Amino acid sequence: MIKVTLPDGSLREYAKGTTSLEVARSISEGLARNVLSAKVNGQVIDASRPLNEDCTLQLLTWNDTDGKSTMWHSSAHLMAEALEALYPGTKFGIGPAIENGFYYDVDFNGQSISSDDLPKIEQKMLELAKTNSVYIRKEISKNEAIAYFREKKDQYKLELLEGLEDGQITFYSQGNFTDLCRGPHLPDTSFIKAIKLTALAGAYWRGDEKNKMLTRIYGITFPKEKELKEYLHLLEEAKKRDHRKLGKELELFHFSEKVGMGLPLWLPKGAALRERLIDFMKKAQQQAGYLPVVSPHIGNKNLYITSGHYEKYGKDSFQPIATPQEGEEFFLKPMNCPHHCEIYKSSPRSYKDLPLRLAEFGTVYRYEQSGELHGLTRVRGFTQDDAHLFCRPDQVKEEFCKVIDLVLYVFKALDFHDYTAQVSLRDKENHEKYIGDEANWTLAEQAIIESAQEKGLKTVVEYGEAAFYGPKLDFMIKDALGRKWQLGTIQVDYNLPERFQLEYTGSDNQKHRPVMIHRAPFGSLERFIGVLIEHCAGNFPLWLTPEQVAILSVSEKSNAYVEQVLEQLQKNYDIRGYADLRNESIGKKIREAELKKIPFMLIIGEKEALAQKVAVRIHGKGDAGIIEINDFAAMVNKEIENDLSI
RNA sequence: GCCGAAGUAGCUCAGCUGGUAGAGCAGCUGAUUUGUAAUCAGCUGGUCGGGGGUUCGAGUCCCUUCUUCGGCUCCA
Repeated sequence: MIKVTLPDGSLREYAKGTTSLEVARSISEGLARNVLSAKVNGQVIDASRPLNEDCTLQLLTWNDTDGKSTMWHSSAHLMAEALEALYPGTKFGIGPAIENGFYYDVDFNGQSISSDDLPKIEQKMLELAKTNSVYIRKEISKNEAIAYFREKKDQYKLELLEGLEDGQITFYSQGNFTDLCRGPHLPDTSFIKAIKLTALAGAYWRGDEKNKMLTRIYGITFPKEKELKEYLHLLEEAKKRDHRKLGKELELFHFSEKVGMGLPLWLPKGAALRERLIDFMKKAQQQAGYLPVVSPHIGNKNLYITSGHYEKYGKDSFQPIATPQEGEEFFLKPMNCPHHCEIYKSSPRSYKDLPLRLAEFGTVYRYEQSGELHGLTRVRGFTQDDAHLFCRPDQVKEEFCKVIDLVLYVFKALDFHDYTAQVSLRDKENHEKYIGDEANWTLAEQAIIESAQEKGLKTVVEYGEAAFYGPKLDFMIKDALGRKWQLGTIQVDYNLPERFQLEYTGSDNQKHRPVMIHRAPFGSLERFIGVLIEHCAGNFPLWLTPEQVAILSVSEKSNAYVEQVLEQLQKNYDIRGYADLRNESIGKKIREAELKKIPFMLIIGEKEALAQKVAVRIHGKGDAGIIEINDFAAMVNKEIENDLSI
C-alpha cells in the first residue's frame, strides 16, 4: 500500500500501482470525468500513470493552468494526427502548449496551405477526437526512436533526438499518430470538444533565422463548446479595443508614411492626454524629491563609446549624423542615461548630496527592425518618463523601494490592478553577454530581490532577461482582457558609474563610486498610452480624458446658454469640454458624443436655459436628470478626486 | 531583417474570368429649429500605395519597390 496526500491535506491509502485516475474515481465519478492530468510530488504526469510510492497528489482539471496545458499539448498531437491524415508526408517540428492554446511547427514538404484550409483541419480533428483514442505512453530506446523517425524521414525529430539521452525517451501515440514526446497527455481524445485553429504563420526551426522556415499553426481547444464561444468573444473584444483602431477613431495619434514608419504623430487630443500624464508624473516625482533636467536629442559618438552602448548597439542604431566641417559624429540619443551621467559630473558631489534623482521626459530614437513596429507599443521614436538615481551603496535598497512605491502609485491611479514584478536576471549559462564585474552584479541582483520581497510584490524570476549592464525589476501588468504587458522598469546599474568615473566624496573624505538606478514607471509614454487605451477601451479616467464633457444644444435657440455653461465650467471649475452648436439634431449630437466616448454630455434646450440648469447624460448609461451647473461640476471634480486619491 | 497576407475617396468597404472607378459616413451648400445613439436634398472629393512591364485596353495579369497586418527573430 502507498500513502497519497491530497491538496486538502487528507491522507489516503491505495494499492501500489493505482493510477491518479483511479484515485479520482475513488473520490467521485464526476471528478474522474474531469481529470486531465495529475501533479505527483510537484511533477505533472499522465493521470493514467501508476503511483508506485508515497506521494502528494493534485488532480488537475480544466481549472488548473497545468491541466489546460495538458489539454492543449494533447490537442497539438491531435492536430498533428489530422495533418498527417490530410497531408501525408508532413514532417513535424515541435508542438507545445502555450499560454492560450498550442501550436505545432510543421514542414508540409512542399505542399502549401492557407488559412482557408484551417476549417478542414479543425473538422478532421473533431472527427478524430470523437474516436476517443487513448493517449498511450511508451518508453523507447534511443536507437528504436531514431529508426522510427528515419523511416518517417522526419529530420526535425531526429535532430531533437540527438539532444536526448537514451533511457529517457518516450513516445506517445493516439489513433494513428505517434510522436516523440515527454508528455504528459490526456487520458484520451474525448476531452477535446471544441476546436479553433486561430492562426497560420511562418516560424524558423528552433527559432533561428538561419534555419528553414516551418509553418506554424496556432490553435486552441476547450472541453465545452461554450468556452470556445467565450474565448472567441474575448478576441472580438480585443479587436474592438485595439489601440490602433481607437487611436484613429478618437483622433489621438496618426502615422504618416512620409514622416516615417514607427514615428507617431500626436494629434491635439492625444497630445492633451499625454501632457496630462506627464503633469501627473511630474507632480508625483516632485513630491518624491526628483529634480527635472533636460538634455538634447543627439549626443557625440564618444558619449556612447564611454557608456558602452556604441559597442553593443552601434551597428543596430540609426547611423550617426555628422557636422559638415569637422565631420564630428553624433547619434540620435537612444537613451538618456549617458547624458544624465554627465550632468552628475558637472559638479563635485558629496555624500550629503545623495541620493541625487535626475528626471527627464526624454525622447529617444531606436532603430527597431521594420517587422517589429506595432502601433504605439513598438515605435522608433518615443518618450521615456526616465530618471536616474545616483546613490550611495547603502542607499540602494531604500531608493529601490521608494521607486517601487512610485510605480505602484502610478498603476493604481491608472486602474491597473493586476500585475506581477519580474526579476530579470542574467542568463545563468552565458555571463559573457553582460558587462560589469561579477561582484557588482551579485550585489545588484540581491538588492532587487530583497526590495521586491520587502514590498511584498508578487514576483517571478526570469533568467536571461537582464539588460546588458544590470539586472532589472520589470512590471508586467495584466489588462482588462487578461493580456500581459511589460510596462515600468527599475534597473540597478554599477556599470555606468564605473565607465563615466562618477564619484562622490564620502564622510571619510575619500572618493567613492555611486550606484545608479534607472527607472521609468510608464516605460515609454507611447507604449503606456497604447496599453492604457486597450485596457480602458478608450474610456479614459475622467482626470485624463481629453474631453470630459460635451455640451449639446437642442436647437440653435439655446446656443448662447450652451456657450455660457461651457465658459463657466472651464473658468470656474477647470473642466474640459466642447460645445456642439451645429445645426444638427440633438440625437445626432448625442450619438457622436457617445461614439467619441465623452464621459458626460450636457443636453441644453430651452427648458434648461430657462431654469439655468443642465440635463446630464452619462456615457454608456444615459439620462441622469437635470441639475444645477455647480452640482454637476462638483460631481465631476469629486470623481476626479476619488480617482487620484489613493 | 525573415516568412505569409493586404493596400481602392479623410474613414469603413464594394468593384466577377482585363472593357470608361462605386456606396455609406465625413466635408461643403441649402432647407429644417429639432428633447437623449444618425432630419432631408444637392454638391465636392480617387494618376485604385509608388515605379516598370504584358495588352488595342490594367484597380483587375506579371516584375519591382514602399507601407500596413499576422507571425518569427530582436527590444539599451
